[in-house]
Amino acid sequence: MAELNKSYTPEGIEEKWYEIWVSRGYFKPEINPSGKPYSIVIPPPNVTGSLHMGHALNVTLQDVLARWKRMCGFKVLWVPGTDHAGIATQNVVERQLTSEKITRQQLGRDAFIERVWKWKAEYGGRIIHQLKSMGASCDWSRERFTLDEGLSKAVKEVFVRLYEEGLIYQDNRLINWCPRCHTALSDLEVEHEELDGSLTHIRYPFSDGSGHLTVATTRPETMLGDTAVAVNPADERYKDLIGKAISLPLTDRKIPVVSDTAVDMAFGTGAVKVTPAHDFNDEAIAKRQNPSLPFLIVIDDNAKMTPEAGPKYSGLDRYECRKRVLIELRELNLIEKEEKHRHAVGHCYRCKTMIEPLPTLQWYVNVQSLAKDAMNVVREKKIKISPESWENAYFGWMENIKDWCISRQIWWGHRIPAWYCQEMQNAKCKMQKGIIVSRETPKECPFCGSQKLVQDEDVLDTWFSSALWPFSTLGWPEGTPELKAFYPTSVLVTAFDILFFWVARMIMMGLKFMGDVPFRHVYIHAIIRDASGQKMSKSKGNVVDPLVLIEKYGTDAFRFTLCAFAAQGRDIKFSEERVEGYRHFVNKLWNATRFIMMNIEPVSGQRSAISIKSPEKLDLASRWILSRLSATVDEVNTALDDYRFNDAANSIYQFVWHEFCDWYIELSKSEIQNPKSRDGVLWCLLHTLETSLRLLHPFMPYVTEEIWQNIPKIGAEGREQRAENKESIVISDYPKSLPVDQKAEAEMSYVIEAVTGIRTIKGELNIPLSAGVKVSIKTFSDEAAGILKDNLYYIRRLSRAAEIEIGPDIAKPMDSAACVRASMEIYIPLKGLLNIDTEIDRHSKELKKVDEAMAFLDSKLLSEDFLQRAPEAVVKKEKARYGELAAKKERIKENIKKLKGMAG
RNA sequence: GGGCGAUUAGCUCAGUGGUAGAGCGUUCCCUUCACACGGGAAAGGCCGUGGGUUCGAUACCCUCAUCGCCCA
Repeated sequence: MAELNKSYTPEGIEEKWYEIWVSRGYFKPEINPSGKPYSIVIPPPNVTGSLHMGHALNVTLQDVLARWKRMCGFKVLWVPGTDHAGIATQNVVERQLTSEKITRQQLGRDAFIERVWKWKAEYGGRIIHQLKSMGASCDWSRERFTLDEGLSKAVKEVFVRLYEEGLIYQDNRLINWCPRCHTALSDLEVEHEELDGSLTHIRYPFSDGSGHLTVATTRPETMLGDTAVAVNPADERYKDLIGKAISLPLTDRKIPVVSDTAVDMAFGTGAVKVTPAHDFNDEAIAKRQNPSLPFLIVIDDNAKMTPEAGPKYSGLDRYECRKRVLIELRELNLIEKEEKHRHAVGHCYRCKTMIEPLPTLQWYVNVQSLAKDAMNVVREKKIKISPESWENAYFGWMENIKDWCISRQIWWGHRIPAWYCQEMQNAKCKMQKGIIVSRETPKECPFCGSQKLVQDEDVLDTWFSSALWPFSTLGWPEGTPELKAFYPTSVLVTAFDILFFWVARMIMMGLKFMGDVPFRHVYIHAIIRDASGQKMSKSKGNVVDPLVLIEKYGTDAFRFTLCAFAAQGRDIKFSEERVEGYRHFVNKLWNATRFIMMNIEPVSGQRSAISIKSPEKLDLASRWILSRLSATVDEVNTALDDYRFNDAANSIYQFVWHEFCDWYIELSKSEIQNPKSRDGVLWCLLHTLETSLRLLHPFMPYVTEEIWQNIPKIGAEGREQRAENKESIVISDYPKSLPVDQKAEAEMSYVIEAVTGIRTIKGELNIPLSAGVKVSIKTFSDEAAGILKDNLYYIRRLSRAAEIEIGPDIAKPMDSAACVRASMEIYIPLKGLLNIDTEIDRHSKELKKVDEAMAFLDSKLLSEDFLQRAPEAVVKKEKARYGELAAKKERIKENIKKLKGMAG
C-alpha cells in the first residue's frame, strides 16, 4: 500500500466507504434467511427535524447493535424512516405561507396538502441524509414514511377495526386545545410548566343580600363562564350555604352554591368557582351534579371571549379580558386580596402556547383493555425493559391511563376514515347518528342509501400511525414475508421521553393486531444534556450540533464518545473534550497500523504476497497479548449482550491503547529485528490488529474499514480467510472468545513489574529514560529470576537499561537507588548522582504508605469478630496481604538504614 | 403534592459488601526511527450529611440537604 499518512484524516474516507457499503447491499438482509433474524425499527424522527445529539446517540447505539449482530452471523434488518409530524410539519409550511401573506384556508385543503408534499420532497430528507453520515447501517431500500400508501392502509385498517369493536368512539367533552395550532391535543402532548401566577380572592355576593362568599382563582376571566360555586359538604364554614343563590358579578346571572366532596377545603378559601366549559376539575364537578350544571362557553377556539361572556368582553383575548375583569372587580370592591401563587400551567408541546380546555367533539380510543394486556407482557417479561427501573414508570403510567384523544383539527395527516350521512333517511341511519366508518370511500350511505356523504374533516394524531410502526413498516396488513421473518423485532432503542407517547402505544397495538409483542427488548438510553446538566434547547442556545462535531473530529471519534458515555440509567453531560480525546484514539490506532505496515513492507515487497503462518511456538509477549485480546473479546461481547455500551467501548480502548500499543508494540520492536522470532511477532502484530479492527468496527465503522482494507489478510483466527469475507469488514466475522493463557499473563507480570520498577526510579529521580543505566534486580524467587532472564531483551528495550543483572542473591550495589516491588527489588547504582536525602525521602514516603495500609489491616486482623465471622477466604487473603506488606516494610527499612549509614 | 434518579479526583464520569478507577486537566522528565493527536513518572479522593444493618459500608436500609427529571 502507499505510505500511510502520519495522522488519520476522515475527510473523503467516510463518504467513500458508505457509498460502497450501500451499493453492495450489505445492509439489506435476504428475506428467506438461513441465519437467525435480528431486526430493529428506527424510532422515526420527525420529518421536519434535523439531527440533534439525541438522534446521534440513538442511531449510534442501534448501529452498534446492528453491525455487531450482522458480524455475528445474524440476518439483520434495520428499518429506517420518518414520521409525518402532523402539527410540526403543518406549522412549518404555514409559516412559509405567512411570509407569502396567504393562509392555508385561502389556499384550500387540497392545494395545501400538495404544498406540504412539495416541502417534504425538498427538505424532508434532510435528517435521513444526516443519519447516513452517522454511518447508520439501515436498509435504505425499505425506508418508510408514516404517510406512505402502505402505512396509510394500515392506519385505516386499525381505525376501522377498533371502531367496529367499539374501542374507538366519538365524544363531546373537554379537551386540551391549542389556540395557536387550532387543534385538540392528547394529555401527553401537554407540557406542564410551573409558573408564577396569582391567586385572586373574589367576593361573590349572595342574591338575597345576606353577604358574600369568597372564592379563590388563578383565572379570574373564566368567572364569566361560572355556573356554580362549589364547597365541600364536610366544610363546617359553608355547610349552611349550600343551595343559596349567588349573583355572579359582571353578569346578570344567578348561580347556585353546590356541594362536591372533591373540593379541597384547605386550598384558597375552600370555596371554588365552577366553570364547567373551561376547566377539567370543574367539568367533573358539573357532571356529578344532578341535574348537571350548564356548560357556558365564554372562550372560543382562538382563546378570545365569546358573546356569551357579555358584550363588554366579547372578542377580547383571554389575557386582555383578565385585566378588564380585575379592573372592574376592583372598582366594585369585590377583590378581597391577591396573593402570589406558583402553579403548573399546561402548554402545547409544539408551540408552547398556553392550553385552553374547551368542550369539543373528538374521537377517542378506549385504551383500558389494551393497556391491561400491554402491562401483562412486561410483567411476564415477554418484553424486557432495561434499565429495569423504567418498568415502574411504565406501570405507573399504564395504570392511570386515560382514553386517548386521537383527532386533530389540522390537514396534514391521515384523514379520519369516517363519513357523515347528510340525510339520515331512516331509523337505522339515525341510530348510527349517520356515522359511516369505512376502509374505502363509501359511494352511498350503507344505512339509508343517501349519496350525500361528507368526510370527517379531522386527521389522526401522528402517534396513532407511529404506534403501528413495527408492523406497518413490514407490510401489514398484508401478510408479507418480511413480517413473517422479522416480527417481533428484536429490540427497540429509544429515549425515555417517548416511553408513553410511543413505546407503550406500540405495545398495545402490536398485541392487538399482531397478537404478539412488537419487540422483545426495550433499551432506554439517556438524554444528552450540556456540560452543566441543562437540557439542550434552541431557545437556551446550548445545543451542540452533531454535524459540527463530525466535521471537527470525524464520525468514528464522535460515535465512540457517545458509546463511552452511554452508561445505563444516567443522563449524559456532554463535553467536547471527550470527543477530542477519542479522536486521539482513532489516530493511535492508525499509527499502530502504520508501524506494522512499515515493518512488513521492506521484507515482503508486495503485501498481497504476505503469508505468515501462525507459528506453533510464540514468545511470551505474543502469548500474553493474545490472551489479553481474548479476554477483551469476551468482555466486549458480554457487555454488548447487556447493552453496556460504555463498558464495551472502554474495554477495547484499554486494550488497544494500553496493552497492545503501550506494551506489545513496544516489546515487538526488539524482536522484529530478530530473524528467528520475526515471523511470529509480525503474525501476532497483524493478527491482533486485525482482530481489534473487527472488534472495533461496530463502534468506529469507517476507520476500521479503511485500515482493514489496507492490511494483508492472514485469516480471522490464524486460518485462511474465507473468500466471501474478504471484501469488507462489514460482513466479516465478529471475534469470538478464545481461552486466556493464564501462565503467559502471570509470567508477563514479572516482566511488567521489572520494567515499571526501573521506570519509576528513573521517573522519580528525573533521570531521562534514554540514559542507559546499569540495573540490578534481586528477585524473591528462582522462578521470577528465570523468567526475567528469559525475557531480558524485552526488559532492556522498555526500560532503556544498558546492562541488567538478575538473580535471587544479588546484593544492593553501593550508591544505588532502590525500588521495592512485590516479587523483586530493583537497584540502580548512581555513583555521585545519588542525592541521599532525596532517596531517603522517597523511601520514607513509601514506608508511610505501607504503614497506613498495615495499620488498617491490623485493626481487622486483631478483631476476634473479624477472624471468626468473616469468610475464611477473606481472612486468608488479608493475612497474606499483611505478610507481603510486612516483608516490604522490612526491605524498605533496610534500604533506609543503609542510606542513613552512607550519609553518616 | 406524588414518584424516580443523582451526589465518588480540579472537570466529565465508571464501579464494587473487604479503605476506590478511567478520560481530560495539573506537575516533572523525554524532539526514542508508528503516533507530541506521542512516551514515561507522579500528585490529587474522611466516595453529600446524620443514623441503622454487618465482623466489615463508598456500596444495603432509613433521615436530611442539594440538584435534576417525570406525573398531578
